[in-house]
Amino acid sequence: MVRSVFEKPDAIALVAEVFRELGYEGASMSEITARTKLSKGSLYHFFPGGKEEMAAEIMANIDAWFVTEMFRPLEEEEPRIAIARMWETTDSYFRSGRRICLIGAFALDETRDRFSDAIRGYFHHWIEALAGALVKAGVPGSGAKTLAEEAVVGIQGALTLARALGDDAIFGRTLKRLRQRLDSAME
Amino acid sequence: MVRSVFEKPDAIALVAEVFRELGYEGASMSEITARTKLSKGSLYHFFPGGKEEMAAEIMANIDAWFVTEMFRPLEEEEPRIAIARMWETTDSYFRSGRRICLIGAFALDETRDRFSDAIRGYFHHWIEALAGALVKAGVPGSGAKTLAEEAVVGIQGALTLARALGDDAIFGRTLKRLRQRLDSAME
DNA sequence: GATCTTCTAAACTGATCAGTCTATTAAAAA
DNA sequence: TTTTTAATAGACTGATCAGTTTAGAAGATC
Repeated sequence: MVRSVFEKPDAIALVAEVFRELGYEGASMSEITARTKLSKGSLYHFFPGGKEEMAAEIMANIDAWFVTEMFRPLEEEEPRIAIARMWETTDSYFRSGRRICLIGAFALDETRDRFSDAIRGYFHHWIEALAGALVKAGVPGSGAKTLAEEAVVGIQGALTLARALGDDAIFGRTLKRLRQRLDSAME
Repeated sequence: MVRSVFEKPDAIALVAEVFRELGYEGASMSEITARTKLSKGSLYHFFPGGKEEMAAEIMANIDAWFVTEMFRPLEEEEPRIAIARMWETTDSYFRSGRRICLIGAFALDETRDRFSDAIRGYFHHWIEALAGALVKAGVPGSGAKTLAEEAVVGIQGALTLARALGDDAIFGRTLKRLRQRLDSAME
């Protein structure tokens, strides 16, 4: 039969979107095959461990992306520039509130128990990287941690409410408000 | 056989906890019967419509509780007192961050599509009731809406991060910070 | 105490689940 | 060109799913 053009990284991205839409338990193999157009043969070829391996690889993939695009810049580059870019990266990654945070969603039900280290690591890394950048930008240590925590909390809450209210605008408003608060703390 | 002491309100509360732990899709009937100790006979007697009816009744139940304990006081009672009580109610309802918001969790996956009106109504009501109380407490209308939105966003985000980090403390810190921000806006 | 309603238990059903397997194909390597 | 490898399609399996049904017990009503 005709071999598809997809390779593993494509498969990861396709399956990730299904998990994002349906959640871990809601994403049955038949739904995954239907939505990705990948057959069971292909899926189990790429992910012999089934759904659990898919989810683990997806989370590792998301984490690696954030490390490269957001956390490492916050840790290594000019803090004010990296923080400014963080807001843009956040807005574009979450499609201005139309796309949920899969790792945040996994945290809410018992899926969390299977991937607790990855989930904890992702959010911990985000908060620590942002707090570190704030310190380098002149914010006192205690306030930096609080501000970083507030930012990540706000982003997650805004994603929840954007979906709940069916209104993306709340995500943009929240990002703008958080950005102003961090900016004024860096003055 | 021995009739259990439970009646429908008890059944709703028991099943709600299972949905909270496993999510809508993750809560299979066999898990629900195992965790609630209610047989299928009992569950389908109380909820002839199955899981969907359970979830709908649970959400209506949660909504009614919030209306009585939080939204109506915010709308009708002395605003500063009602807002102060809101923080306490929020902390105790969510067990200081150890209990998730079921309606927020339902908002994140496709479960949302089945219950979108109830989900939207719950959060909209919360934000509007809080904004109204802030206005009555002397906060200008535009700022009141923003502050109310910020409070509900923060609560939801803190619930997500408390679970993700396995650390309840972030919920208490977030509640305290939000409370201070609203209090100082009311001065 | 007889009857009726409400509730419970669990066996049962057909559908769907995750995962396996075989056959087949295209592309890469030899 | 031949062989090997990576990928694909989909039938198949046993387990579990949501939901039905039947039988019967507890409590209420008379």
